[in-house]
Amino acid sequence: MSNIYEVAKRAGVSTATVSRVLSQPSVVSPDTRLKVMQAVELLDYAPNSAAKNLRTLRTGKLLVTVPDISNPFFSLILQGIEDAAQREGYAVLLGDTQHDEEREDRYALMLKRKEADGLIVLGHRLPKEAAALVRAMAPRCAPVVNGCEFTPKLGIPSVHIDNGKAAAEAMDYLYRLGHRHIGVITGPLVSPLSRDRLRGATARAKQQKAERDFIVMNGDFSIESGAVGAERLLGRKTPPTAIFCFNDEMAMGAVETAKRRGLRVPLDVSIVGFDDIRFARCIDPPLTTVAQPMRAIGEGTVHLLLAILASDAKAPDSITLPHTLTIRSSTAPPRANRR
Amino acid sequence: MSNIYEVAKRAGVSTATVSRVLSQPSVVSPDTRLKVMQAVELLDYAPNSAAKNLRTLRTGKLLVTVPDISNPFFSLILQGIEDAAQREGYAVLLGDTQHDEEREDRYALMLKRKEADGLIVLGHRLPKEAAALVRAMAPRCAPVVNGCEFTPKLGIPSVHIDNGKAAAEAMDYLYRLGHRHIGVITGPLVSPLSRDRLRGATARAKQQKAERDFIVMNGDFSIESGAVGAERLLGRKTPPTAIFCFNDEMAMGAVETAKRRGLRVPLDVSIVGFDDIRFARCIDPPLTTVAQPMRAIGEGTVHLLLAILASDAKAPDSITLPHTLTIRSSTAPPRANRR
DNA sequence: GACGCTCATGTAATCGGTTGCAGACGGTAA
DNA sequence: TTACCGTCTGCAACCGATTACATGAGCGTC
Repeated sequence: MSNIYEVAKRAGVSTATVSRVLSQPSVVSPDTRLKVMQAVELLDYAPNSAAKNLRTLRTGKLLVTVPDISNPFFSLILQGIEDAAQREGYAVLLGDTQHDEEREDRYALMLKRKEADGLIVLGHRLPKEAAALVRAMAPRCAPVVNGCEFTPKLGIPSVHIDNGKAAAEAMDYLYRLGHRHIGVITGPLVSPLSRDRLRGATARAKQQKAERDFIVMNGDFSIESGAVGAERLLGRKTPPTAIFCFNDEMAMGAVETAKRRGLRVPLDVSIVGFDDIRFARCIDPPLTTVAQPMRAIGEGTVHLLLAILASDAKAPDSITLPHTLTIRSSTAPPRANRR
Repeated sequence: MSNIYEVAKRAGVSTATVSRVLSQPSVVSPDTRLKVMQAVELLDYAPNSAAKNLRTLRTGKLLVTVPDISNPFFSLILQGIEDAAQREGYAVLLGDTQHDEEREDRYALMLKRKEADGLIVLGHRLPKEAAALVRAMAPRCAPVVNGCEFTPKLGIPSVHIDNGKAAAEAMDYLYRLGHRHIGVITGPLVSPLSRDRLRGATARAKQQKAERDFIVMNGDFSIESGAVGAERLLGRKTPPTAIFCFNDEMAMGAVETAKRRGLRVPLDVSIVGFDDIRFARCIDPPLTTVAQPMRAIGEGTVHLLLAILASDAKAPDSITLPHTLTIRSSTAPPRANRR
């Protein structure tokens, strides 16, 4: 493939002119521009990006680390990121960390090697190198943002919903339906997102003076852990009449378990999910769930990051996006309350 | 951030030595190595990748274009790709094309600009620039491979299942159950993958002398198009007793429609999907489907691509991976055959 | 006709590594 | 002593663009 020298020679100009034609055409006279463009087409030239990156010290890439792309929740956020990034002229470097700290660290190293201009972290941990960068740049703002997980502790801005409030609303809804015995199946409690939801849910149970009828199981966001959690809950002496799962996949597992035990959903047990992934409405019964604006979260992280890259002044504020309790058919009043 | 000169100065050696310590430590004497490593740590040095890429004319990146990452089928393949790539020391540049030809072209340009060492295309089209590259390099092999879609026409190797055979097996299974009226809902027929499946299915219908009872609807792989297709099929004078959808999402839509029309699955109508995405077993009834080894397909494309990059000799052969008809509960003999 | 201004273009330094080649050095064999 | 060899290190060219600065042409004005 040809380089800028060959183009310059062919067009009878200097490399500087070729470069200008391609990046700021307006400063070049129309006929020179034409000559250069013809040479570019003839030689099928495209500027080498490594050279450009080296000279400009910018890459036009954003590094995104995702705990698990095969999870539809994350893949939608990623789609939002990709879309916003490419609209803004950036490309996405993808890192699937599989929840592995070592992989997270490895990807963060890429930032240090300047393989990307910024980092979007979708997990709850800030990799070592990224944390070091944040510290090193303080008080200026490092090009690192978070999606979904809001923790002031990390010291980086984030785009998220109000998880505590959302969980509280889901609980309110169940209490309004007349439920009193409610089980929740949480996500891993290392993640602030899960802790916030648990806090919100617990607060409502307390407010209802129903702490003793409020049972917490630990899940890991997988279908299986939802099934297992539901098994434990429904196997109790006085099983809950409603189960609130901290994501839709666990809710699917819970529905499966309920059915296997011969219970009807929602007649015998109500089930609420979280996220509103694409398949939430495809299961039977369609799942009542807390909808999150996944794509908007993704887009938001990109805009946040670009704001940092543009201003390099103080850190922009975190963004809280709205959630929606989406009521479908997996919830109903408990049997005792039904005539 | 420090560069190689500062490290060299600090360690009292030349930049060449620093470079060697980092990339081929064995040629450097142990004590020099130690001095350099100490300087590296002290200065928190990491080599700038743009400079390295420029000099070596390699990027260590693979560009992957996906029609739609939020689709669980593709996101699993992508996970396979990401995993294999990072094991081999490569990073993944992600392009979500949203089935848009213009976006595909835009991403292919990145290959020309040398932003990546190779391209993995998961869609059915070969973008203009990629096709040009393939032509330009002929008869040597261009670093471009395909996943899922096998077409000798593209002139690039691919990793895929035998779609014709897989569809034929699904049809065989339905015929064995006693079905005779069978409807299929295809994917977009611009894609060879859909055409292969349709060809395989049609061949079996002919073999059974049941062409006249074999009805083809066109879908686009979305839940909605599955619902619409099923609506049309089930609304016919003599509706099919089984529906074979060319992916699981359309099958979910079909199940939804069947239920809405008061039909029981599989008692009144059998439904078969394709892919075996994670949620296929979560719907009610759990879906009978043709399972594809998504992760292995992804990993396969990476190995194919790396083989091309390593040898730059002749093109490696395409790879056909095994599929499995996974029988769950959405299929049963037709009512007439049941006693 | 000299001066100053604008506009277009060229010159050359620069970004930060890698690597072929050569030289220094110490040891061994002739 | 000299020749030779192997090991380690340094020199400097090179990868391919961008861009600050210099240059010069063309034009208007006093």
